Amino acid sequence: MADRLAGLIEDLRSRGARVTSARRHILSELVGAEGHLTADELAARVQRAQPDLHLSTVYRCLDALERLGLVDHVHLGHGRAVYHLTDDPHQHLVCEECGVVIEVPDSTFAALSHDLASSYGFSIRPNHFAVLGRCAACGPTS
Amino acid sequence: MADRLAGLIEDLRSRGARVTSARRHILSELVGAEGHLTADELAARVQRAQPDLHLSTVYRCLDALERLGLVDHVHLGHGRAVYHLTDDPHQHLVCEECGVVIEVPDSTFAALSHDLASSYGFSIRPNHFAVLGRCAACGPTS
DNA sequence: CTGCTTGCAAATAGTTTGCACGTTC
DNA sequence: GAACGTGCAAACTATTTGCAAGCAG
Repeated sequence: MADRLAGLIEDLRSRGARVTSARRHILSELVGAEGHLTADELAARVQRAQPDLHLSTVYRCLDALERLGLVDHVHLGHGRAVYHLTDDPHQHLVCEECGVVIEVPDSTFAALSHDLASSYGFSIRPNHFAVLGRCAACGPTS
Repeated sequence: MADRLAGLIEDLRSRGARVTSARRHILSELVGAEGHLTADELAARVQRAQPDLHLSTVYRCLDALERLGLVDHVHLGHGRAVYHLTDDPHQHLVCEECGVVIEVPDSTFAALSHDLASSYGFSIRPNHFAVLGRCAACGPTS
C-alpha cells in the first residue's frame, strides 16, 4: 500500500509534474479508499490532515492527475463524479435504488467490447462508464 | 408518426395526467426527433411554436412524463442529460471525442445483462445507461 | 371551481476560472 | 527565481423549487 503510493508519487515526478502536499494526500486517500470517492469526499478526508485544502484544489489536482493518466473519473448518473486510480482496471455497476457501487473486472465487458468494435467500429473507453440498474439487495426493477 | 403522438397523448389522459399544450408539444418534438434531445434543445424547439414556454416547465413536464413511464433520460457523461421516448428500446454509445450518439438495439446487451444477473444478481436498467468511448470516425483511444 | 400546471425568479449542486500569493524544482 | 500550484471568491452549467396566476377536467 505504501509501495503503491510511492510508485504513484514517482510517476508524478518522472513525468515532470510537481509533487505537492495536496497531490500526495489525494493520491494517498485514493490508495486507501480503493477508489470511488467524489471530489467532496476526497476533500473532506484530506482536510483532516490539511484543513486549508480547498475543494477547487482537489478538482485541479484530480484534473492534473487525470491528464497524466494516474486517475480516471466515472459519472454515476445524477451529477457527481467519482474518481479512482487507473491501475487495477475495472468497471462500475451502480444501484439506482441504494447507490451502492459494485466493481467488476474488465473481462466482464470483453465480449461486449468486441461486438461493438466489429459492428459499429466503436471502441469502449475502459474504466469510464457506469452501468445503472438495481443490485441484488434492492431486487429487480419493479 | 401522428399516430404515435396520438397514442402517447392518449396514454397521458388515461393515466389521469392533464393534457396540456406544453406536454403535447414536448411529446411531439420527441416523436419528431426520435429521441436524444437535451432539455435545452427541447425548450428551443417547442419555443418556435410557443415562445413563452419556460425551461423549468420543460423539466417539470419531462419529470412527469418520466414518472408516467413515457419518457426516460440518459446521462451522457459530462452533465447534460438527453431524453427519449420509452417505446422502441435501445441503448446509447457516446463518442467522447465528437459527441455523436449512436443507438444500438437492446439485444446487443443481452449477453452482458445475463452475465451480470447471474454473477452479481445485478439487473441492468434498460435504456438508462450510455457507453462512452470513441466512434469509428474518431478512431480508437490514442 | 378545485387542483394540477405553468411562468418567473431565485435557490441549489457540482464544477470551473481569474487572480494574487506561496511552493517546488 | 521562474514556472507551476494553491486559496479564495466569484462565475458557470444543469437542474430544482417557491409562489402566485392560469388552465384542464
